[in-house]
Amino acid sequence: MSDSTQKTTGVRVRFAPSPTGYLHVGGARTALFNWLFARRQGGTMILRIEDTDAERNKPELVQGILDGLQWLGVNWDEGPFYQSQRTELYRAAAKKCLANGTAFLCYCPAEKYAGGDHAEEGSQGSQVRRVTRCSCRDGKPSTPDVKPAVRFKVPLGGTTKFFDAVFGEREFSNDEIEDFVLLRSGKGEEEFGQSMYQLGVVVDDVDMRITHVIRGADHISNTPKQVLLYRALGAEPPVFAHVPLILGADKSRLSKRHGATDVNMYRTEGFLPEAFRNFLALLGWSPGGDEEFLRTNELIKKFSLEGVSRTNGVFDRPKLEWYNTQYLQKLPIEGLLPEVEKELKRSGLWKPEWAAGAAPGPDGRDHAWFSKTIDLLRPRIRLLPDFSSWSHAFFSDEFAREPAAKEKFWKDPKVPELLAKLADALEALPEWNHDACDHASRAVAEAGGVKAGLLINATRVAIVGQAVAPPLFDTMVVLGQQRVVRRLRDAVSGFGNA
RNA sequence: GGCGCUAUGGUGCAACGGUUAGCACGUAGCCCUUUCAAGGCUAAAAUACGGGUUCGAUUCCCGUUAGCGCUACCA
Repeated sequence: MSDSTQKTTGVRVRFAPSPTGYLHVGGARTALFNWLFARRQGGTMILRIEDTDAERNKPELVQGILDGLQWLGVNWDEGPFYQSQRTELYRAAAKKCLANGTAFLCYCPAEKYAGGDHAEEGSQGSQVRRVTRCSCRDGKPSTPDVKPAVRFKVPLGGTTKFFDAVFGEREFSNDEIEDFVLLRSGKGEEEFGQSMYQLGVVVDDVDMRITHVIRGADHISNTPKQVLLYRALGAEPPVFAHVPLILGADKSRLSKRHGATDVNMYRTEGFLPEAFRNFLALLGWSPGGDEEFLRTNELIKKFSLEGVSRTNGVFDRPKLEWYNTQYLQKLPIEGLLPEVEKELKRSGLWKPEWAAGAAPGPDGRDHAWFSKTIDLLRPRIRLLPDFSSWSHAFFSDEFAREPAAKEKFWKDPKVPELLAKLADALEALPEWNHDACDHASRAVAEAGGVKAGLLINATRVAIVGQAVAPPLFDTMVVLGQQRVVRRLRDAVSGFGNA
């Protein structure tokens, strides 16, 4: 799998999630940046699943991550590769380090280092100094009943440097780097166990010929360890690009308590993937100018690592919602229709005759009608499911009239009579269009001695059941003469019963 | 505790030594109006603090503070 075909440029990037949870928005943004960079550079995007921790891994979560990426529109050219299936590669690399003296066998019990002080520091600050040098590093007689782990022998003194495309040249003192574990100790008959994160990433990034490692800034402290490993394996480190973290409203790391962090929740909520993508791309990256509404092709065209910010950013949901309404309004209608179709199918309101090229239904509604109706509705929609709920009366004759709407616009005692007269007037119209409806309605209002607005608002409640809807006469046109008249009469008869 | 990173309105970004510190979201008001959105206009709102360097600092350097990250046989 190491000699797959090259694309137009040698740029190769990867997104490497761990299936210990769903696709987090932070991970999604990292994936998006990698993807934008690859597409911009004409490079190759690789997907790798980092599942070396059998304890925490949940294989069933992989599909959710893949689904999330697919919804986001982030596709990959190679993979997914699974680290759990590449164990031999890591063991071979660890043995190579053992052989060339850059690693050693550690017989320390796992508990000696585990648990640490990172969980709870305590208010007093327990001055626990981490052990960075293992006593096994200069060799130790093997203990028959203890299986060793393999640790990296971090150089004593000196510094390790690397280049970061967003943070610049970085240098770390080797004395601050612990003798990290490469391979877990073996269980049962195994000589060695699974690879640890540091070894797996480096071996795979070398093997997959990754040229740019674009990942979260939480890995910046891991980078010198990995650079050391590259050298130990005789490989050249790639360019690193650490992207800032995404925070919640209180500036702490984004987590469940801040609301939805699972990308798939935004899909089910009904956000448009392109809007979500636009929003995410501009969180921690800027093309330099003031433009904010950037379609995906523009994002690709403008993307560069130089524009990536070094500051952590807050996930601002209101702005995401703003993006969604912008896309709902500005997208060419053909781009929106498939999303609405999916939504109506989900809610059971969809009718096959509304599909492109299908024959009109018994009520004359066809694809052109569907398109026109969606176009009318969309300025007022916030999320896709609103097409099923808020717009219910446009797609189904079974709709309810909201009590609050009636309360607001049916208070005038003249309403029943006006609506009845309007039904008659509209039924008599030889032509059914915006202006005809307009004139007829205003004439009825004038004859009844009321302001047009009163009748218009009352009529809206009668024909769609809500106080809020698109402009009335456009609504009438889209609903059709028969339906409007029928709904008006139905409303009038309702008054009789009340 | 140690090491590292960061610091422009409430939020996301611009200004990469010289601007009345710009744009957008959000907020408030006005206009438009047939409801509600959208749209247009206006307003309030920021360079964390203290030292340098410089003719001149948001911008460069140092310190303080704050936030975040790493400090696992997690990734």
